[in-house]
Amino acid sequence: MDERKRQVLQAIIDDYISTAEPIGSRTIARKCGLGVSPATIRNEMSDLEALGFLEQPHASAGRIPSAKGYRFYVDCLMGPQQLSDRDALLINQWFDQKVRRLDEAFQETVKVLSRITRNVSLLVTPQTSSCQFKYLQFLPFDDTRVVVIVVTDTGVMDNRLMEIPAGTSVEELQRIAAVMNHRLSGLHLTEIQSSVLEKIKEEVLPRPELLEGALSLIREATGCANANDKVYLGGTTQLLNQPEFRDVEKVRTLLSMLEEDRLLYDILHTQDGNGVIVTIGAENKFSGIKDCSVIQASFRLDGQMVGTLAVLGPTRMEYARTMAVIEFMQAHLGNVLKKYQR
Amino acid sequence: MDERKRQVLQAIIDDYISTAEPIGSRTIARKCGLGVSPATIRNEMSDLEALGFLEQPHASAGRIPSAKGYRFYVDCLMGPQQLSDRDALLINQWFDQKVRRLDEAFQETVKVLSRITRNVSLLVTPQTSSCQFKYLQFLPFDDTRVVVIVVTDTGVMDNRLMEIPAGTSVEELQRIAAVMNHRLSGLHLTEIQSSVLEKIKEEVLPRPELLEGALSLIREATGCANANDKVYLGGTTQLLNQPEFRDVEKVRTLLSMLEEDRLLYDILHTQDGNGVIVTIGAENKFSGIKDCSVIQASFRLDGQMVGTLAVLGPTRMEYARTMAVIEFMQAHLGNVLKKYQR
DNA sequence: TGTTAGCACTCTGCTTCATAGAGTGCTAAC
DNA sequence: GTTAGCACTCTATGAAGCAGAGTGCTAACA
Repeated sequence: MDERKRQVLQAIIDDYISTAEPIGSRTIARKCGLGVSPATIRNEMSDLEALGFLEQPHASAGRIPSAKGYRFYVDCLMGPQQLSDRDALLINQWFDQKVRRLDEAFQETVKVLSRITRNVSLLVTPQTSSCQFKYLQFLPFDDTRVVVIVVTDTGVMDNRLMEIPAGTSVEELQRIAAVMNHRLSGLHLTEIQSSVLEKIKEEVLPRPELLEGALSLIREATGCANANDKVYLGGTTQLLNQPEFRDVEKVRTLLSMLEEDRLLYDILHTQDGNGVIVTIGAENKFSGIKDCSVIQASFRLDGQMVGTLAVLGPTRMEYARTMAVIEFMQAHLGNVLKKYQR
Repeated sequence: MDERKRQVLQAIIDDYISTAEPIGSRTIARKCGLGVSPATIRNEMSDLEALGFLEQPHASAGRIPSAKGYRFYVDCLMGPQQLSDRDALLINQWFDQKVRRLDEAFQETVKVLSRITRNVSLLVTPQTSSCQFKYLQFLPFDDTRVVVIVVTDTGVMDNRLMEIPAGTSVEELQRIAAVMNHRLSGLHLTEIQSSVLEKIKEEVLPRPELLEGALSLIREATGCANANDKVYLGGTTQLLNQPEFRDVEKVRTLLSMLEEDRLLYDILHTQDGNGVIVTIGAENKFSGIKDCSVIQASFRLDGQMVGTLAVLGPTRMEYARTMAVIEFMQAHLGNVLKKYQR
């Protein structure tokens, strides 16, 4: 793999990424500025195909990069790319203008990410289920209802209105809250199982029915802990701009997949390293996206991993630029999180 | 418009709705069971076309219904349809299994709606900005932070973690909360403007900087009031199953439109009558959906309109069935709301 | 030995053309 | 008023032909 081969390969991939057309020796000879003839390039291309970096859609077409070609491109060929000032500015302004709350931050992240990368983007927040129960509190609302609030170590987890059972005093409610807080405080939400709740029920036996609301809220909160492992998906229409999805069948297959939250969750959840991870074509464990690449990175808050964001597109993707965007967004999101911490 | 014409028209529309193919006189003669020959049907069809109820894609093709034809079909021809037991069961189970909170109820509504109707469905909740501020409360969190909670007449509106400014006692915080609650209680969120907040600021002048967090939270909450006019969108992939969207261009046009929350909001917000409203083709005020029909209904909670749900699809739509589904969902959602009231 | 020009060959995609099929409208008969 | 028959029209489909792009091979050249 000499220098010229690398240059040729890079030129082919760069060109293919922007045109989506198989590319011939003439074009490369003209573009890559090596000062050699198409015939020479043909020889190089033939070698590169033999090495598995290129493919031919059919016998007399130009070459296109193979998955292996992209892999080599990402690992060895492409230079690191800086995010353009324009994009950085866009991101900053976007968040300043649109984000008011944490969930909005996530929502807007996928929006701006897909807009800049012109691909589908996703974001999962997988860490909520590991948070600890801190306390539960009843707040007055009106004569017949109270607001129940569950506070965890990440802030308020869940809240809702609850009917006050007839003939219950505020003091009684407070006592129940105290018992529950004493028994549950410090437990991870996932540890709060029915068995623990049954014990508490016995403890406040005189009026067990009063507990039900609070109990169900906690059950909900722990349930929500999983439900809150929310997947944000954005820019699905971007798919339709990609020539590889000119076929409605393909679009449908992929879009249906993307509607399955659990699937998306798995696509991303599998990896939680620190840097930007690129998964090309069949490297993805789901065959449904074997013609796609995923570029992902996890983001942290106070050192703890709290989620993953990713861009998904055809293997023909602007890897360098997309990685730069993801990297920027990873850092940016960390800051945003601090600001809008629950 | 005699009885036989009506029968022919109905047969044509029914058939076209299910096949999406222009339909000829032979087929109708066979299917609608009038015992007349294709030639007779041809005469009727010719009349119906002259009346504007039918169209011919080209000179020697069968007929398809015009927008006017659909309108007549919806208003006069089709019988009221009951929701099938299967669908009713599906909806009930769906909510039982998946819904834990209010926003989930909305989210799942569009999911199940689009699944049953096999079309795009949407839901907007336009009424949140009209709710009243009740009170604000600081809850202890840890040494340096408190949880701030804004309670409105619909329940907890917003909450978040806030840093406690150095050297501030809990009592001081409580006092500030008391002042704010006194001044703001009963106001609609939209009425809480900077001017009012400035006044309060003067009132607790000794430590105005303490207010900032709470103030910004309220600003956020009022801002969120608008942001909470949320649009839920579901089943966009259903589009791809419709033959009228076999063209990627059309899909893209419509999907891009559907990504604009504000547009969707306007499509639905315009009408807030009580029953089920059907808007066919060019009756829609947005030219982008002039080949689509919208079936919508508002839903209520305690008599007050709290949102609108809708199904959007090509003009060739199963009107009777979709209307039945929407009607059922309208009532069902009312019940669900009561249960999961904030 | 690496590079290049020339050339034959191959494969796709587009255009053109012919044909089959579906459906209509008209006329004349019932 | 209804129906059978028939000529006509328009589309969709498939075959055939052609241009264009690109390759691989060979032979010549530095």
